[in-house]
Amino acid sequence: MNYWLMKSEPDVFSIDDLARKQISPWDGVRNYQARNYMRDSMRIGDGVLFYHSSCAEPGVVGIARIASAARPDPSQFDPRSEYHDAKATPEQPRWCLVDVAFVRKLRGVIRLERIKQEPALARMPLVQRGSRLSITPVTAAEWNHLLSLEPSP
DNA sequence: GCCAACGTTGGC
DNA sequence: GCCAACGTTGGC
Repeated sequence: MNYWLMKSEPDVFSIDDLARKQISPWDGVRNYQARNYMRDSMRIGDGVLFYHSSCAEPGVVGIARIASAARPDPSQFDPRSEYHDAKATPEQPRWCLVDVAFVRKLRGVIRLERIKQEPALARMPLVQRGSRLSITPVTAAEWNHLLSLEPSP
């Protein structure tokens, strides 16, 4: 089983939105490396750290799991979508998505600021200079360490 | 709003 | 294939 960190702007799609829907397609990924992770490496059941970006309190806010294999992202074919890609066709799709299922919210935000203080997490792409990738792999050790930072109930 | 870093595009 | 210009990301 693999682990992932997936970024979302809470104004667009938050952990509460996922909690409400329980399962949701993770659409709009338009970066080849992120796409390749979804297409080539994700498996149903993989763990996901749900990260809020571009907001007042950037950080990990919840846990989800991968709930489907990759399939074409329909928004690439829709001219009215902000994710439309004129070079993609149903015969030759360029972008894919996976379904993500809600597991739980954390008891508090594990803030980026906090994550940066942890030597054990220093190799996460998240804390590396200039890294902007919205989907990144997480090691089992990083997963466990990060979740150990969750406040006690 | 600023800006550093990175990815993509397209002319040559 | 190079690389300048441009667009995007995302923390601050």
